[in-house]
Amino acid sequence: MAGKSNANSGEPKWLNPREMAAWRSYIIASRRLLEAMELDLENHDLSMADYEVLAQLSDAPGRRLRMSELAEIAMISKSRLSHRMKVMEAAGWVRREECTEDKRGYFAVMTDKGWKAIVKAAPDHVNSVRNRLVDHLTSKDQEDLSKIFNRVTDKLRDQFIEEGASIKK
Amino acid sequence: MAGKSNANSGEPKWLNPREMAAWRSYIIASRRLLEAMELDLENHDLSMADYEVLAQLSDAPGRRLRMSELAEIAMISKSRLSHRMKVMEAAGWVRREECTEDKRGYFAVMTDKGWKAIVKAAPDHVNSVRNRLVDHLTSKDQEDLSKIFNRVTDKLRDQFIEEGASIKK
DNA sequence: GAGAAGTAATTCAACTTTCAACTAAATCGT
DNA sequence: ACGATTTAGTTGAAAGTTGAATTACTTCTC
Repeated sequence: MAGKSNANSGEPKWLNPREMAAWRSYIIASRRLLEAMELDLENHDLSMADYEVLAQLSDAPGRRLRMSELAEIAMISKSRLSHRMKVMEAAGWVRREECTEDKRGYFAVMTDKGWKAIVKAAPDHVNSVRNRLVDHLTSKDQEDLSKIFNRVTDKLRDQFIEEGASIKK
Repeated sequence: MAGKSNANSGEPKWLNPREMAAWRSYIIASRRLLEAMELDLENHDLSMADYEVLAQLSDAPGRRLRMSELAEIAMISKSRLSHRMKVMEAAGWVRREECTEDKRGYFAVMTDKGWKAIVKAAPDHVNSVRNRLVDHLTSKDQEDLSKIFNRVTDKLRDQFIEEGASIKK
């Protein structure tokens, strides 16, 4: 971990053909997949990010969540959530409620109209997940995929902690 | 394929736990992975998309490609490429050259400076691919991944052709 | 070879996302 | 209990992206 931050130490270790194939097929498929799924959701005037926000809200107790928590579990920035909430509020899908315990805070609350919107979109979205990905995988593939990508997420979390720590130090 | 375009026919077939786990672990990891890798590239003032554009250019004969072809293989829209080219041109990494055989067309040409920039960024990027993904996979995992995602891309292409055809009809 | 249709690339306008700055409230340390 | 710091959330400006419209050229068809 010496030297310039993130610099390559020594000669780089290039990818062998197997590694390269894995990386390329992953990166190409993931782009195309996302593209196709965004397109599928457009029929419901939703992006994947907005869908995720509404889905998380609809799962939450009382269909309400603090802004920060919602941003975190929907994996978008607080700023971005603020902006999207404004749009979704205008669409009548959500509203904001003050938090009495912490007067800095707000709850994002899903409206009936928002609930109807997500209930309408969900079957098509599940279909999209199937048609574009899941139905092309055997049970074994599905298990492999879970295992691999859970590991990736775990490692990223570890790295995030390490890097965060080294910045603090 | 009857009824409203893309509408759910009958009751939706929800994901079982195995399918849901595969989907969730994939979508979460892919978001985080992309995020981490974009961050890694920021040290070189590059986004993944810009890196891909430069990488494709650097691989091309004469380090030059027609705009349309570059957009296609870098998997971005022509419009987006035009905008990015303006930025990268200002940075001195690329320049545009008129195409004499087809006067509507232009070549994107990588400059020496651009070449130096990508040569400098490449080792770190490979490192990023390794640290964030490839090195956490066994050879078997890598092969599984290739197989699965090549299949996904193939199916997406088939679907794209079908859907394209049905719009034309 | 003239007009219709198609293609290459850019541009414009609308929209989205990011980043930094900001407000206001809570918490911490002494 | 007071100032300092942290946290919740929003905002505004800048940058990025998209899709439709536009321009300039090419190709096709008769």
